[in-house]
Amino acid sequence: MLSQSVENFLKTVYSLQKPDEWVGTSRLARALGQRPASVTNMAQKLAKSEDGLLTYQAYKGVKLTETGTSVALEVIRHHRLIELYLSKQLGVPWDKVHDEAERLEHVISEDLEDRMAAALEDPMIDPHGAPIPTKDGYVALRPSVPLASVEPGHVVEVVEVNDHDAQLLRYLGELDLYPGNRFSVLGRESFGQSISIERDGKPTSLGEEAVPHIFVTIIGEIEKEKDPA
Amino acid sequence: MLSQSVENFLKTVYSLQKPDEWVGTSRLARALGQRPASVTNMAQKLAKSEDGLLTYQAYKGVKLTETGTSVALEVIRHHRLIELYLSKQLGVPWDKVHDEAERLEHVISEDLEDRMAAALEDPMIDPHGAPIPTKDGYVALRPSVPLASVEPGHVVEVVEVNDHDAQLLRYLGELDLYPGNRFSVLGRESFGQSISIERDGKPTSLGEEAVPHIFVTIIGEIEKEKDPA
DNA sequence: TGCAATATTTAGCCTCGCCTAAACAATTTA
DNA sequence: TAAATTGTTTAGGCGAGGCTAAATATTGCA
Repeated sequence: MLSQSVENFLKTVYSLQKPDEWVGTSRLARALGQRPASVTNMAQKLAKSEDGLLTYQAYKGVKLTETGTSVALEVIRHHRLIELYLSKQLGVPWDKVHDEAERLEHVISEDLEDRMAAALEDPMIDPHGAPIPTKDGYVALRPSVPLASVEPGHVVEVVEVNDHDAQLLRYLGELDLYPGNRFSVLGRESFGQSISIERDGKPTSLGEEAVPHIFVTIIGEIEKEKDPA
Repeated sequence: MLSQSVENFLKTVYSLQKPDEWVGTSRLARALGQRPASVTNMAQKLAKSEDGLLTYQAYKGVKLTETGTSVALEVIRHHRLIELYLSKQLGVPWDKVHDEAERLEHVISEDLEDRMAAALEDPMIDPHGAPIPTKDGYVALRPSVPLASVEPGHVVEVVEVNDHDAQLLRYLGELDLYPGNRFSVLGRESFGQSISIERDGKPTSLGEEAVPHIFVTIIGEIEKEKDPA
């Protein structure tokens, strides 16, 4: 049985890792809310262990093995299934599900995982638009671009939003910017990342704390309606 | 935030404690699956702490304070709500819910507790017939007697069964001896605690591993049917 | 290219929660 | 009622999982 610390460690490495790159101890430490020295410690311990979850190279960082990757994916599957279950079956608001899942993900049995998945009819994405890995470790990536990169004049659909900041999620919820919903990108503010958008006829400005955490697909161009007068 | 170890400790003290009696370290150690020395350690630590969860007297044992009691009841409420939720909403078999709840009870939020309770319409008893404490710490005790003490010739209703032994629960499940169901006590075997019973017209013998873990209320006398021939 | 700034690791320490072995108190029994 | 048994506590230890401070490696810049 892997400890919760180890599960969190692997999950975090996975979330920071790009194909065939090392993940540095500082980045990991920041993401885990720990000190770099603690991360080095854990990295060395796991690399030496027989479990073969990851490899470690001094001053380079850490890289998950296949085994390590599938453990990470299992934890992430738990996390996202739980988020969706809480949201759909128990009405937990979407800005609260992350923290709850963060604790539950380590303690549910495989059986319970399966039952939740069945109750939700084998869902593919969680409440924030993130893909739920399948039991055999397949992750259905969907194309998306950062909202910040979209030129004004396009209609876009929300694909995924960052689930870590509850305040952000409440804000997006008020604007009805849930995954699957569409809005128009009207323009960029002169400074920073703020942009102006229109959803359901209501124009708003989207602050620069929010924009970097939103990912979208481009659906088409804004249709200019002829003024009927 | 209390640790899981502390929560388990308090829960276990509560379950062993009779009004105004000390709970000895050995009994506690047995119930917790730990060594007596470890229990003494934890008891002293908690008694010294400012939390005021329990009092400790050397060579006597431990006694919960009001605060300690309400923490214990909260954990037990979590446990039993989770058992019932898993059973009713997710179809987890009743011999599996205990172990699952044992881990989940420590990590659900108050909010989640409330939502589960609401989904179940504020239930009073768990799948094994144990009362679910209310949020303000009220435990609805229902009268019951050990099955072993029932004289042959009575019809009884299952009130509660011990939830710790999965194998026992599977056995009782096969016999359909769930809380609320009724059966007749036909007689006692000459040795040991075995008794013979009849449920739904089917007579069975109930082994001595099972009998001490079943609690019932007496409904009435067995009605002798006149043979219509 | 060499030095300063920055990042990483090493070394040592701490708490928690358990353990064992030995010392000691309480209880039972002869 | 004293000795033997049994139960409890004390003392010391260990692994997990974090921390800080100091040492060392790497990187960036003049």
